[in-house]
Amino acid sequence: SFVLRIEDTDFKRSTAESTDQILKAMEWLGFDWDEGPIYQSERLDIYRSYAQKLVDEKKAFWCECSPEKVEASRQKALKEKRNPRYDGTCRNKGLGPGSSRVLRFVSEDTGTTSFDDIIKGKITVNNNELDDLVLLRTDGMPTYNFTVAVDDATMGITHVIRGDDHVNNTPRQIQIYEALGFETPRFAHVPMIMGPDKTKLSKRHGATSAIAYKDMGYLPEALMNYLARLSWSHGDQEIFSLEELIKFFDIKDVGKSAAVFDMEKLLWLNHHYIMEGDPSKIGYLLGEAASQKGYDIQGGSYLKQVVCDVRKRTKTLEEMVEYSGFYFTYKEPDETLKKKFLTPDMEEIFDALITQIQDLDFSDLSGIEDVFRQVIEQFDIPFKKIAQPVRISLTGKKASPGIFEVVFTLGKERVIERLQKAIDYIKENT
RNA sequence: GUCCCCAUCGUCUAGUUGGGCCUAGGACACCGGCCUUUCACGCCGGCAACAGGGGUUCAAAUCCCCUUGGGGACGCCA
Repeated sequence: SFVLRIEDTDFKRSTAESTDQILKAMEWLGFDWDEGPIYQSERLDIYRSYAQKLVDEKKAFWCECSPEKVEASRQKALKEKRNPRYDGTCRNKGLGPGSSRVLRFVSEDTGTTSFDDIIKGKITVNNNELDDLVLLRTDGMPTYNFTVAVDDATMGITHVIRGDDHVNNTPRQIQIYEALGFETPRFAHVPMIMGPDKTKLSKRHGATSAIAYKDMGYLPEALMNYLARLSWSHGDQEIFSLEELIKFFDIKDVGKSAAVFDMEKLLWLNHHYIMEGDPSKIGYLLGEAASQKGYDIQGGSYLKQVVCDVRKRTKTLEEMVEYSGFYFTYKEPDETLKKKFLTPDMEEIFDALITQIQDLDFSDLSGIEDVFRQVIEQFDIPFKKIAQPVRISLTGKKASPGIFEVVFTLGKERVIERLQKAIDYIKENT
């Protein structure tokens, strides 16, 4: 059972937009949850009652130390090369609740806390490393380490799988589980994903939310496949469908070390899925992306044909939009290209092409190939001689899909129109 | 600084549990060639790693220790 829980106990960070982004990303990646979303901000009474229980059992205490004071002692400890932790000033003051007071957990002073991580193996820390963490803030809102322990226990969570950066939270949470009399779940800490500079992936490495990849023209199956293969593998297999991922994935096969995010490999996978995907479906996505860029998009079957023409050459939908623009809007070639390829001798050749194309039935590629063959025979020139001038005239670029495909997809009307424009240019410049 | 964790090609990784089959395999990227109407795709080939040092053993990428390097955490963030 898949329960989606939104951990939004920090008013400063949790906004409608931030949770919306999570929901959108889940949807895009194809995740579908059975329960929820459950918002922690709507369960405050539950956390407060458990907090009260801890107070009653003397496992938590109210603290009046100001944030400034706590921060100062932290800095001092750091300077003296000690582990910075709360000094326990208010632990035995027997304070009650108050407006600028926080509730702190009485952590163990001696002994060790350890757990058997499914990925990392046994992890042990000395309890004197752990300080009396804040359970309730001055505004009464509970903190993460507290809420997850309460929720995981009361919601019947058996396995906690999360990022490596949480390993040091785990002993604290275990102490909370124990203080509350809960059974502790199993933990699995998956390695981090790092940026090219080998530090934790963050905003400065570029895109961080899944939606950002959508916007850059990646397919969800590509992102999913890529991410799954970080710190995990199934022999030498690189390509996994969602079904295979579900079938083959085992948390026990996850490696222990962090992985560096490699955009090149993601790109390769994305290209793979663009090639494998149903052209109509990719065409639909291309249409969406192209409209966003201001192109006037016509029907689906045209988009499908465009996709078939260009997909070998583009690795993202964004690139595809950029590359296939000429299919939608005529783009004039650069002056230098026109000078080089639209030479006076092309005029009669283009004329001949137009004449032949006019009578051609655009049912398949071979008819178009025949037209070009006839024209090069008629003028006794190599195909090479006309390929580039035609390409320039039709696409405005020196690189494009094969000439025959371009002519076929563009259709009779556009081809003649564009060739005519080329002829006009030649006439004007002769 | 303190604590925790990690360590195979530039990158993702196989191999490590139960040492020999590893003159270390695959993939991305890169380089070269072929194909070719451009650009690609495709195909063929190449470069490239067990961090270092000690042990244990007939035998170590695989087990143990140390060193070094890297990461993470140290919040009234999650």
